[in-house]
Amino acid sequence: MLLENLRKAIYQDLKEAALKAREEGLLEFEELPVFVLEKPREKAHGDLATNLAMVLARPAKSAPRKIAQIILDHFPAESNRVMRCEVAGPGFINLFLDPSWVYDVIPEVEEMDEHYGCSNIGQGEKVQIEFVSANPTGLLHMGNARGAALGDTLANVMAAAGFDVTREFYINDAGNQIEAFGRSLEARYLQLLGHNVPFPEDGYPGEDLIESMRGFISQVGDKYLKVAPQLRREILVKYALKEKLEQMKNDLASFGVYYDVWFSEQTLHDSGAIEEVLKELQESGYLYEKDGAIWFRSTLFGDEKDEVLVRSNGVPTYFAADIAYHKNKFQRGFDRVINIWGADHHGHVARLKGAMGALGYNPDRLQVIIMQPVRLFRGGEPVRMSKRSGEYITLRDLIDDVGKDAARYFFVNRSSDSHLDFDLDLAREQSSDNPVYYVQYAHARICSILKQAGEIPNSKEIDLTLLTDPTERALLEEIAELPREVGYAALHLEPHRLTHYVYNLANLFHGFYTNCHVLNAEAGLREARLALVNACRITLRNTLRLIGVSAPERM
RNA sequence: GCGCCCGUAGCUCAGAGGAUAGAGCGCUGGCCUCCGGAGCCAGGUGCGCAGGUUCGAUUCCUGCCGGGCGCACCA
Repeated sequence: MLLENLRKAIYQDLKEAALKAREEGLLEFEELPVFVLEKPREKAHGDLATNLAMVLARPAKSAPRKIAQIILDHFPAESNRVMRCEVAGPGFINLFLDPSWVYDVIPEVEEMDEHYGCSNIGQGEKVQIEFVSANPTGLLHMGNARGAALGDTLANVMAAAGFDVTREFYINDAGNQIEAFGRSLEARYLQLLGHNVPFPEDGYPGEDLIESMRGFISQVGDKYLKVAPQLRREILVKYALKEKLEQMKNDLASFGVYYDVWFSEQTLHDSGAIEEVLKELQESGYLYEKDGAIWFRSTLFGDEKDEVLVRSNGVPTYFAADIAYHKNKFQRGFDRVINIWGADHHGHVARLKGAMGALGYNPDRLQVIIMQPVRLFRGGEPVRMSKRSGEYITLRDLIDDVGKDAARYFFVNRSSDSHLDFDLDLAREQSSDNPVYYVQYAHARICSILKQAGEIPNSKEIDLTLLTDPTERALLEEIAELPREVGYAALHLEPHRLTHYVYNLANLFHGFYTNCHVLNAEAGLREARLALVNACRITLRNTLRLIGVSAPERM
C-alpha cells in the first residue's frame, strides 16, 4: 500500500480507538480534536507519531500519557503494517512500521511512472491562476519573472494534485498607461523621422520602444507624419501592442510558461461589463458620488479609504475594470481564483476582496499571493536597475545569461513572502555549489548507470528486501514522500517546498551512490539497486518537471 | 502616522503549538584499485526585544525595535 494510504488508514484507526474508548467510558470528550500523525524528526521516535493523547488532555481532563495508553489499548495492533506502538515523552504515541513497507514504493513508482507524485486531493476543483499580467508597454522584469516561475509551478503542482487548473494572463491594454504608451511611441516615431519633439514626461523611456518604431518605419515609412495625432497614436499603439504581446508570449514560452487564456482588459470596456458591474454595485448601495467622481465604499470591507471607480472625466479606473474582470472569472465557473501580485500591489487586496463580497461572492474564493521583490547580485554586489530610465535586466536577458533551468529553480526556491536575492554568478556556475546542477547531476548520473546496465529489471521479479543499507532506506522513504509533498504544496500554495524536496532527494541519492555500488554489486542486489535507482530517476524527473526544470540524461 | 510582509547560524534562506530547530554558501579537516569527484563524510555559533495565552511558544496574540512595500480621480 502506498504510504499516503497507509497514513490515512492509521489515522482512521487512531480516531476509532479514541471513540471506542469513549464508548466504554474510559475517555471523555465532546468532539475529537484535530490531531496530527506525522513522521517524527527522530528515527528513535518511530516511523509515525501522533499528538492525539496530548490534544485530548484538556477535554478528557486526564494526563496525556494515561490517555495515550488507553488509546493504545483500543488500537488494532498489527494492522496496517504497524508492528509496535509506544507511549513516549510527554504523551506522544509512536508507531513503528514493519520495515518492509518501503519496498512497496518501487513498484508503485514504476507503475505510475510520469504520474508518480499525482494525487486527487484537489478533487477536480476548478481553479484559475492569474499571474505575470505585465503591462504590455514594456519588457518583462524580474518581478514578472518571479511571478512567472511561481505561477507556472503552482499551476503544475495543483494540476498534479488533482485540481482543474486554468492559467491566465490579463492584458492591461486599456487606460492611462496605454495613453502614455501611445504618446511615447508617437514621440519616438517622430524623433526617428528627424523631428525634434520632446519625449513625454510620463512616457516609457525604454530602448525597446525605439526599436519597435524603427521596425515600424521600415515597414511603413513616414506615411503617418501627417495623420491626425489621435488616430496616429491609435495606429502606433495597435502595432506596438501586438508586437509587445508576441514578444512576451515568446519570452514566456522560452521560460516554459504557457497560458490557457490571454484576457484583454479592453474587452471589458467594449462589452459593457464594467458599466454593468457599476450598476450592480450602485443598486446595492455601495457607490456614492463625490467631487464629480463615483466612489466605492471599500472602507466597509476593511480598506483604509474609499476608492474611485469612475473619474470625474467619466473614465473608469483600473480598479473598476478589475472588479468587472474578477466577476467575469467567477461567472466563468471557477470555484477559486488565485492571483499572484507583486508586493507593491498588496494594498489592492482588501478592496478587491471587498468588491467581490459586495457582488455576493465569498471573498475567500479569491486568493492573492503577494510576492516580495527580487534583487539581482553580480560579483557580490547588487545590480543597479532603473525602471525610470528603462535600463533593467529583462526576463530575456536572464534566460540568455543563466538559462531557463537555473532561473526557474532559483525563483521557486524561495517562499513568495521572502525577499529574493538572486545570485547571477551562482546560477550560472556549473558546480555542485549550484543547487540546480546538483540535482540535475543526480539525474544524469542515474541515467548513466541505467544505460550501462542495459536492461532495467521488473521490480516484481526481484527481491527488493535486499535493500537494507541505511542510505537505501533513507532514499526509499524520501521517494515515498513525493505525493504528500505535492499535495501539501498545492493545498498551501507553497511551490517552494518542491525545490527543497528535490534537493534533499538528490542529496540522499548521492549519499547512497557513494556508499553502495550498483553495477558491480552481487547478483540479486544489483537488480534491486537498479530498480531503486530507476525509481529515484522517475521521482527526480517528475519533481523537476513540476518546477519547470529539465532533467538531462547527460551533462 | 496608518496598513501589509519580514526579522532564525558569519551570509542566503527553510522549518514548526510539542520530545535534541535544519540546509546551502563560507571556513577547517578527511574520502577516488571500482558505476560520472559536477560527488561523499566530519566539525560551529542562532529563533530581534518584552509581555501574554498554553501542560508545552522559536511557532499563536499584544507592544516595542529594525528592514521592505503600500496609503493618487496611476496601474
